[in-house]
Amino acid sequence: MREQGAASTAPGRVGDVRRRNLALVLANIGPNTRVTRADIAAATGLTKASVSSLVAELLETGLVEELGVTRDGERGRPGVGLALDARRGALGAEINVDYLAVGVVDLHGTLRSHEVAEAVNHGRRPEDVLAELSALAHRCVDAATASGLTLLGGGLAVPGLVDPARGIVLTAPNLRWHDTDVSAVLETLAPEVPFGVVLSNEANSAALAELWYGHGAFFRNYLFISGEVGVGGGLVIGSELFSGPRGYAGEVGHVVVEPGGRRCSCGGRGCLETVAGQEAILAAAGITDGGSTTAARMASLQAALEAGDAQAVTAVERAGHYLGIAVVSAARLVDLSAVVLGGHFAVLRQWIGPALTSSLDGFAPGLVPEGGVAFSELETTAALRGAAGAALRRALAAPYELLG
Amino acid sequence: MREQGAASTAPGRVGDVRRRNLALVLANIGPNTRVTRADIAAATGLTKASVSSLVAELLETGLVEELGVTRDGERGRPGVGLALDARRGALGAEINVDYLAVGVVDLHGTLRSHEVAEAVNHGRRPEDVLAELSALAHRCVDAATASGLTLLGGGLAVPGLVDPARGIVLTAPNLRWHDTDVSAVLETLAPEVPFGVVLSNEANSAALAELWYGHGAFFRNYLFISGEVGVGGGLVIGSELFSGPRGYAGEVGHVVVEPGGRRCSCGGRGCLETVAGQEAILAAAGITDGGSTTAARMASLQAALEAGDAQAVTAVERAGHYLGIAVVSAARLVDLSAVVLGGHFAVLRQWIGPALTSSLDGFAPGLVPEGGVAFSELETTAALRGAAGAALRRALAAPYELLG
DNA sequence: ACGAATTAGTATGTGTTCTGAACTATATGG
DNA sequence: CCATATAGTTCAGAACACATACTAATTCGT
Repeated sequence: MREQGAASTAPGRVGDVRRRNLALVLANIGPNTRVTRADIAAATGLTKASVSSLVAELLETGLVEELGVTRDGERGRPGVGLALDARRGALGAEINVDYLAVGVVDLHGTLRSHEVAEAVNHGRRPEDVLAELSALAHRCVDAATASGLTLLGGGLAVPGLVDPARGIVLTAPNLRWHDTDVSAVLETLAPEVPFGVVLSNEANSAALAELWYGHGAFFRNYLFISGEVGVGGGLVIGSELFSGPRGYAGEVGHVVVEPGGRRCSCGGRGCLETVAGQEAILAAAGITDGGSTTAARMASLQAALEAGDAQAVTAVERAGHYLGIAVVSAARLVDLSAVVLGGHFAVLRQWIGPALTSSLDGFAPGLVPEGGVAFSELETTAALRGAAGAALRRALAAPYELLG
Repeated sequence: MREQGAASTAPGRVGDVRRRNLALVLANIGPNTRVTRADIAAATGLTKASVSSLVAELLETGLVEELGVTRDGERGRPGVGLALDARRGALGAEINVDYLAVGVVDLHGTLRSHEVAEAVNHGRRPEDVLAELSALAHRCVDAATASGLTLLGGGLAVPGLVDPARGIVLTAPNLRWHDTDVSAVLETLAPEVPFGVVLSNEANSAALAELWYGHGAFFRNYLFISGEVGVGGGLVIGSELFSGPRGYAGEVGHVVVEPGGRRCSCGGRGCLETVAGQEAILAAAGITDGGSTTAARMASLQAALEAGDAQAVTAVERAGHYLGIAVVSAARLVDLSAVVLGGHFAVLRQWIGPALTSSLDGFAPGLVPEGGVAFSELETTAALRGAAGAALRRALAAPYELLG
């Protein structure tokens, strides 16, 4: 039971100050903001001299570029604009039950290349899945590098519990993977990138994508709930992913919402997943065509909802009701006041939204204010963007790693 | 809606290194450990020269004292033992519904003086409560200073939501306090102490007391549940209190555990407090003597339990069952594997323990392992110790504040 | 009993990095 | 064209950890 959070025993050295200030200055340089050295000095409290020296080093890393003299029409010598260099990016990849997705995101947040392939990965041999993923990734990376992009790192998101340090998928029930070592593939996806390729949980990555490329502009603290075949989640607190002592935090799919309810695949009872997972909703809606894939049946569900099918509507509203219970519990425990719904919950937003809102009102009036419920618009790129974004953040947090 | 967690915009300065290392060295000095400078150098990675210089400054602060030459029988020059100086301490105080408690805790963790006064504070005028508390506190502080102790700071814990920055009790339903300004009293409790007197939530403080003076030696990550008239909670993650973006985290009393259940005073429905709070348990046990206080009726409950009264036993077991649901949800969301129960839950441990364990087994087998359920032994000193301990930790984390 | 070995702690010079003040560079406005 | 304002650089000085060399105090072996 590896647990993080030990007292930092690392001594502070004089050089740490520079590392911290490099990251601090970099955090003040945005994609298109054209900030000047003087702006940064004013914003950070560092002297102009220090900022100049720090910026010089950041330019060396390639993460930052000078945009030439700004002409803002004011008096005095104009400054030189600085911005993150869009020629640096990271690879993001996702293995999910229904599809594979790969993309390259640059430091401006632009998705530079992107591929999604439908697939039926439930029970498929990991090596076959990983081989297909590799092929997709190489096409994406080649397209991006051809346009002048250099990769800094990457990330792979999977729908399950992972050990990022060892590159192992501990368990992904909906893929039927257990203790699957993917560390070799991680290296081949983006070879020899300075910040490596890191394994992550799909819902956690999607939560981060929402932070950086979605509703994060408005929400700095929220619970992200990812509706896929299973129900995953990610907690964002203070604009950072809260992953818990062992990295398993946010598992909202197995919060108890119906104490008298059904057994769950996790061995427990009354879990959210047993009433709001795709299979549960489909069963309640009476869409039980065993022959077709879950994805195809979800399409049937949507058709039924649009046709006004009462059983389908009730099934989805029931899911919304139970989502509300889980959200209330999470909000109480972790002090949150916003939720972002992704995956099939985002697809079903017009039916599930009102049910969720009324559930929240019933179980904890005022806890989640007006506007505190949002739906993701990132669709199948969410996890991939989050995984790539995490790699970019690793670079932005430790630019000194790129210096001699 | 004040939220913490903004990007730290403070620049790193050369002096920060020293501040960090002072705290680091201090963190390696325990109450009775008799560590030497050489031990600290080995543990921290700092050089002996740096440790010597840092220790010299720590001695100046008065937080640390030299114990004279250690004689450990090994070869070589013996080192000089260092320990936290027990002549420094902090005041802790608690206002609860049934009682007032005050104490002084020194840097060795010893409760140097201590007073508990039964009181019926529900609906009592805040100024009367605070006046009685002040009198108790002055007696305690006088006793402690008479024995040569110097106060570094203090803390006051109340059963409700607080704004520590402004010294205001936002809402304490079981006291009937709302927006009560106690900042003036905070200053008079322990005047002119270097680290101030800070307001906190009772359950959060008790959770910290458990960490520092209770089960914290075994658990670094747990949910503390405080059973008082209401049900409060505190999350400890990585040996630190997790207080959430606005400071309201850990409110396990209002997690939804019985979706079809009763209305709660918070306006919601099915909250844990409606089935495991003292009034709820007493009602279910049929102990409804309206004339006597809650505390007196809790004593009757205990007598009934010891007599084997079936209704009483069932009532408590029912509370344990619902506690299990809340614990499972918390453990899933925040990735915890231990719980510590305090307040009336600790008093009722022999009846509530088995029910809780079996509830956990039913709703999430394996989530909370054998030994992951513990009961507090700090009784009415828990919150007071936590509040005092927090003040001591503030001093230990920022020893440079005591230097010129 | 006495020197060798071992460990604790101190003194001193060096390198890193921030700060502050002086300086250069480049614009606007009358 | 010069006063003024703002951007950015240069350089001396201070703080601090480090490496190395030193002194101090003890045990072990003979």
